Amino acid sequence: MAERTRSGDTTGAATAPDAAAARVARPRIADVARAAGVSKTAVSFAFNSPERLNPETAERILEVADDLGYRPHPVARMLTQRRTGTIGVLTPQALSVVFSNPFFGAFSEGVAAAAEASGHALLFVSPLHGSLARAVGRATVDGFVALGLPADHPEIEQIRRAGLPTILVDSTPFPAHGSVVTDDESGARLAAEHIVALGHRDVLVVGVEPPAPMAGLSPDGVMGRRLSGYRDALGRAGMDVPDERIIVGPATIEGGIACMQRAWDDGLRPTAVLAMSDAMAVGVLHAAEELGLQIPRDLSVVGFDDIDLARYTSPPLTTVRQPVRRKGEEAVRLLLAQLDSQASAAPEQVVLPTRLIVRGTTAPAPILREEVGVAAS
Amino acid sequence: MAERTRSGDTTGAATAPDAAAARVARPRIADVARAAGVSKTAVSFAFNSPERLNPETAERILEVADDLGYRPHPVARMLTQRRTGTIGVLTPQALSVVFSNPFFGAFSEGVAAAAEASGHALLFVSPLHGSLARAVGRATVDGFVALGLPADHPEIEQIRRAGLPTILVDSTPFPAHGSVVTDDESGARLAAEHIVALGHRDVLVVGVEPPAPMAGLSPDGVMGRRLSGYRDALGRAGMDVPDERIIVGPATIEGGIACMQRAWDDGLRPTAVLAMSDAMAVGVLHAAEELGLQIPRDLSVVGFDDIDLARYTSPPLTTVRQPVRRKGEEAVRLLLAQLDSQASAAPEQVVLPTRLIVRGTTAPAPILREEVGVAAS
DNA sequence: TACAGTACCTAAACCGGTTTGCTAAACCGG
DNA sequence: CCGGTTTAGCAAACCGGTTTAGGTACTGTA
Repeated sequence: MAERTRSGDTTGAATAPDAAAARVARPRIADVARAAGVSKTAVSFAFNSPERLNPETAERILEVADDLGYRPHPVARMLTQRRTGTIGVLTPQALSVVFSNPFFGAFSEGVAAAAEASGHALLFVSPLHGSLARAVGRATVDGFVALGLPADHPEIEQIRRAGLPTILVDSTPFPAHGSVVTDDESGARLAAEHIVALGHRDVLVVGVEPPAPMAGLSPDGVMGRRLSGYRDALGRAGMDVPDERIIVGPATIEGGIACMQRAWDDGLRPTAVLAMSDAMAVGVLHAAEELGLQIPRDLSVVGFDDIDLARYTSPPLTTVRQPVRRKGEEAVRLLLAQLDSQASAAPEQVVLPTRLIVRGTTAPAPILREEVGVAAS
Repeated sequence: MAERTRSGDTTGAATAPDAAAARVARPRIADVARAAGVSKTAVSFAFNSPERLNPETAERILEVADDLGYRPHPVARMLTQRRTGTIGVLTPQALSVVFSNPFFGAFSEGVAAAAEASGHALLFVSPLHGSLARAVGRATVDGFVALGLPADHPEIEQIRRAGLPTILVDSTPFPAHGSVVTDDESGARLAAEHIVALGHRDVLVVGVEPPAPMAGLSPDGVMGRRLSGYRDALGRAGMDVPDERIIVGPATIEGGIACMQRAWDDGLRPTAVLAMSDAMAVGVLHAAEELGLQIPRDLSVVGFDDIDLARYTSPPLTTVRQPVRRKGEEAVRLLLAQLDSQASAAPEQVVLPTRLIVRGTTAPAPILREEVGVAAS
């Protein structure tokens, strides 16, 4: 066997400057085999199926390996085993913006919990030099959980061709893939009905602006579905939602502040705000306070998501709860199911429920209050 | 050359049920070579160094490749190129708990921004079946950014032996590795001095509890350094901090609430709280309100970190700012530097400054106020 | 004594690419 | 028409493991 050898001069005589230097060549399986006087196969067995070796031999090999500081090269292992042991999380926006969204943190918690339980690592993949497809091509994963990837994303076809199992979260369900979505329309309807029931007639919608390349609220996306829910409930109460009463911004506290200020500057004086994200709702709360409005007396606010923070604003935020953490868990569950039953067992489509959580940021509309004679604090 | 062939029966006649099924074997470089009538080398060149080929040939090869839906296998590529194009983020705790800490979100933002700028993907690595070393062994990365890894972590030696460049963040600087830390002691001192200057004599310290396996506040860690800072400043004002005035819990809002309640139940009635994390400080704020305390009249609270949320609590949180986002960026910067100057260019040690941000949660101590005759709201 | 079984270990093929060293043909000035 | 350069492309080695298909030697049995 023509095993190639290394530069033989690892013979002491520290040529190295001093500290950390002299990065010693990583020992390969062949080095261990030679040192232990066995074949590469035996070394491999010692690590992966020791029962195939004489216990003493296995023991000895492992000792030699440890002495040499040998660790099987993970990439080589991936190559032969045809699995990477990692799950990819795909985001259409830069990670640096995604991580600033508390919703994503909660979602990641769920993904991480499920991934850790099954021994998978997590690779976060975002557009590389602007191209998601390119990044996907480089990703060494067994499958993807794609968050908020619009079905009409220009690169989705290329991604599909990568041939990796993919679970779509928060996008238009596509029959060939498993998917997890929230029943956004119903949730939004709940929020709007609540506002209607409180007598509000003048409502502002604060939405999440989609990733840069696209303009407007895609009617298919999450935000589109929420908007339909709002419109449906408001419409039945005789209100429509013209475009100028819809303001969008980034899904952050700052984004919410900006939206509220913009609306005010535009001369809008709503008595209620329907926000499509809790982070933005929190921003609206603050902007409103700055404007001298008292909440909920002068302005009612309903969020969406029910992130941790929602319980701790003052007053605590009325919002639509969706099980964000569970969403992440379900997505990974579907993916894993698809992975080990490699057959195409009709990908599952999961729809998660929503619930209205009434806390302290909603109250009867001002005029109504006067009519009914509710005392101002 | 004896190129092996595949099961030849890809000859139409859809044996496959119907949809997604019939997972077609992923085309390999040899398939493209055969279809284009060239060698594997030529195909590789077409993708990686087209200038070595006749432009027309390169073009033709790429077309054939596209027809076949060929994409170079990322793992195989990693193996030969000896680089993975991904950076590992090491956390000593489960990701599902780490992601619930807002501090981590901000840190990740920084890491992600720097990683994306250099075209690297991000692999999050947490203990696998309880063992960080095992997880590290499986990780296919070019280097690690290790967050809060205690220098006396039982597995750190094994991790070191993995031989991958590692930047230590928020742990005891270790000469062989680059590191990024905050000047925690000074920061804590600022917080405590502020409290002392306001006349408080009765102070409670709320700390972050370390990962499960360890008990008590390791004196080396971040929390140990902050504690020294507090003690130093308080000590000079004649106060010591006995252990029963230090309460620890998880670095979350809930953790802060629990700590404050526990302290209260223990009969403690501090006039000021020094919290080692903003999330916990927010929790303290809420627990205090529940207890009927008015902030800052009855209780002053100082946080640490200055997360986004700190500006938006009511009242806004007085806290010690550390540049968390930048911390992530610096860590990646150091790592990249170490990666491409593979020589051991004396690993850099970065210390980031802190700053006291006085907002609305601190005020003169109650007694002092009465003396000076400040009106109660 | 011969034959099947078993326990232990190995050589060689393989995973799917990249890179090195080389050849053959085309080009080039003299 | 010649030696010297380019240009275009190929075969084989290589990255570092795992896995398949045996091969010995020893044991037990007819």
